[in-house]
Amino acid sequence: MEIVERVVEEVNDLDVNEQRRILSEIEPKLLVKERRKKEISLPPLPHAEYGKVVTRFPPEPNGYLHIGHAKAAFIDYEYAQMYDGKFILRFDDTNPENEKIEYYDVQKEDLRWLGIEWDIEYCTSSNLPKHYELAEKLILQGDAYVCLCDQSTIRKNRFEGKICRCRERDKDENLSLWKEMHKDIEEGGAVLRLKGDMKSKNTAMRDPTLFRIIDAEHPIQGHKYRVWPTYDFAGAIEDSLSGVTHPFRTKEYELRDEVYFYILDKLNLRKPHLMEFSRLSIEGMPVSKRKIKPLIDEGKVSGYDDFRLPTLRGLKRRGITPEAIRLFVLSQGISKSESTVTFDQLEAVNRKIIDKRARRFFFVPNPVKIYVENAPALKKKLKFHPTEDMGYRVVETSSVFFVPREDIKSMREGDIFRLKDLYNVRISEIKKDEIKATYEGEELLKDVEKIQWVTEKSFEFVVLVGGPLFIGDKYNPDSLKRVRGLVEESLKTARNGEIVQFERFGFVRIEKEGDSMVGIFTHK
RNA sequence: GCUCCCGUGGUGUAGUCCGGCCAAUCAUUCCGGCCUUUCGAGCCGGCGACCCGGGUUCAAAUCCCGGCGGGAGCACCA
Repeated sequence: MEIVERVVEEVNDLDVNEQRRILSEIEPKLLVKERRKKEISLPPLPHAEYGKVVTRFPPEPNGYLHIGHAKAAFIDYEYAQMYDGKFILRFDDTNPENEKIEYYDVQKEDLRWLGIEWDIEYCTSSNLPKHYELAEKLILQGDAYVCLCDQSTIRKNRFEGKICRCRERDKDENLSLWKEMHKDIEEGGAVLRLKGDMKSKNTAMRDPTLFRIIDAEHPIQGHKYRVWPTYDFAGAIEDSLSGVTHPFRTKEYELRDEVYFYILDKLNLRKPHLMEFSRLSIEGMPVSKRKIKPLIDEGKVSGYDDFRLPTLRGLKRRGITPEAIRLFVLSQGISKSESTVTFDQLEAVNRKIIDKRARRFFFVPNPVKIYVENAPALKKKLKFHPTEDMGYRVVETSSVFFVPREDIKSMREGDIFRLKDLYNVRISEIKKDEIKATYEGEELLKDVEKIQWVTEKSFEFVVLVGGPLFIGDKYNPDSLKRVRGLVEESLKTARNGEIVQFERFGFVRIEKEGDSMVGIFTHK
C-alpha cells in the first residue's frame, strides 16, 4: 500500500505531457481507449436492421420547443443516424383549436438550431382522407361505432365499465351517422369510438374516442375538415403508414400501447416497435405551458425566450449550446425511471464546450478605485484566450484601476496582489472609496492572488443572473438578479450573441441592441 | 379507488430481457493533489450505490413472491 502511494505521488509530480510521453512508451493502447470512451452512445435498438430504421419526431405545432422536446428529437434523430436510416418530422396537427401557423416554422427553426435535420417532413392533417378511409373500414368491420352520448356520460360509463346503447347500433347506421358527423351533427354531438373492451382493466381500452368534431379553423386545412382524429388513432396510423420502425414516446402514454396495437391489428397494418422513455425535468425549471404561461402573463418572465426557462430559445439566450444539449440529453438515455436533473449537469457539459471558444474579458463587478503610485504607463497586449489563438487586445494603463470590492474586502494594508496579466501592487492605504497602492514589479510571484481589473477606459455594464424560477413548488421571486460593474472597453468588439468569459466571474452571453449591451450570465 | 410503470453512490446514468466475466459503468457533485498569470479548463487520486423482506439456484442488481416508496393514466389534449 505504501509503495502504491509513493508511486502515485511520484507520477503526480511529473508534468502531464511527461506522464503522457512515458505512458505512450509503456502502454500506448491506454491513450487510445481514453479517447474512444468519450463518445456517448445510445444502447442498440431491438429489432433494428442497419439501413432500415425509420424514426420520427411528432410535435404538435402549439408552442415553443423545450428541452424535453430536444430529448425526444435527439433520440429519434440519433437512432436514425446510428443505423443510417430515415428521420421524419411530422407535425401532429390534429386539433385545430390548438395549432397555430407560426409554430410550424418556429419549431423547425428550433430543431435546426439544435443541428437536427430531417429526411421527410409532413403534417398529419394532410392525411385526413386516408384516416377517414380507415375509419370507415373499422365501422364496416364492426370495430368502431358512433357514440351520441354526451361527454360526461361517456366518461362515467368508461369509469364504471358500462356499455351504452350506441355500441349496439349496426354498421349501416353507424356509417350514415359517421357521414352525418361530417355535415350536420353539431360539435360535441357525436364521436367515433373504437369497439375495445369496456371491461378492460386498462381504462385506455374502454372504447377510446377515435374521431371528434371540431369546427375551429385549422391553420393549414382551414375549414376543409371538421372531423378530427384523436392522438390514439392518428399516432398509430401515421407511424405505421409512414414506415416508422421505431417510434418513441414518453412514458405517460404507456397505457395507450394496447390501443395502439389493437387499432393497427384491426386495420391489418404493420406494427412498429414502440418504445417509451421517461420525461426529462430540470429542478426549478418548469417545462409545461401550464406553468410558464401564467409567469408570462404576470410579467414574471419576459416571454418564452426568457433565459431562466428551459425552452430552447431560453437556453439559447442563456448561452447553452446545441452541442451541450445534445450531449446532456443523450446522457439521460432512454431509461424509464423518472428523475429530476439539476441544471448544473447541463452546465458542466456546456462549460467544457464553451471554454474552448469563449474570448476572455475583464469585468469588475461592484468596483472600487485603486490608485497605484509610480505606476509605469504601459501598452499591454492581453490575449483573448489563454491557450487558443484568438488574438489579443491592447490596454493602456496609467495609475488608476478598478478592481472588485469583494476581493479587496479581505485584504489589509501591506498586502500584495497582482493585477492579472499586468504587475504586482502592494496596498498602502485603504480609504472608503479609494485604495492606494504601490507598484511592486512585474515578476510573477507564487501564491499571490491574481485579480482582474479595468482602467478608466471602461464602461458600465450589467449582467443579468438567472436563478431557479421555482424552489420546490413555490415561485421564487428572486430568480433574477442584476450585477453591475465596469467592463473593459474592448468588449465593444463582441458580437451580438457571443459567449464570452469574464475572468473569475463566469461565462456571459452578450446581447446587443443598437448601442446598448447587456450580459446574460450563462454559468460559472 | 382501480390500473400501469419505475426504484443502482449526493445527483444522473450503464448493466436487468438471455443469472456467473458486477468486490457494479460512465458523468457530475464533493474532497485531496498536479498544472496554470481566472475561484475557469485540463490532468491524477479519493469518498460513495444495487429500496426492504423472503424464495429459487452452486451462483441474483439481474428470476419468483410479498411489502414499501416515487411517478403516470383513468379526456371528444397530445
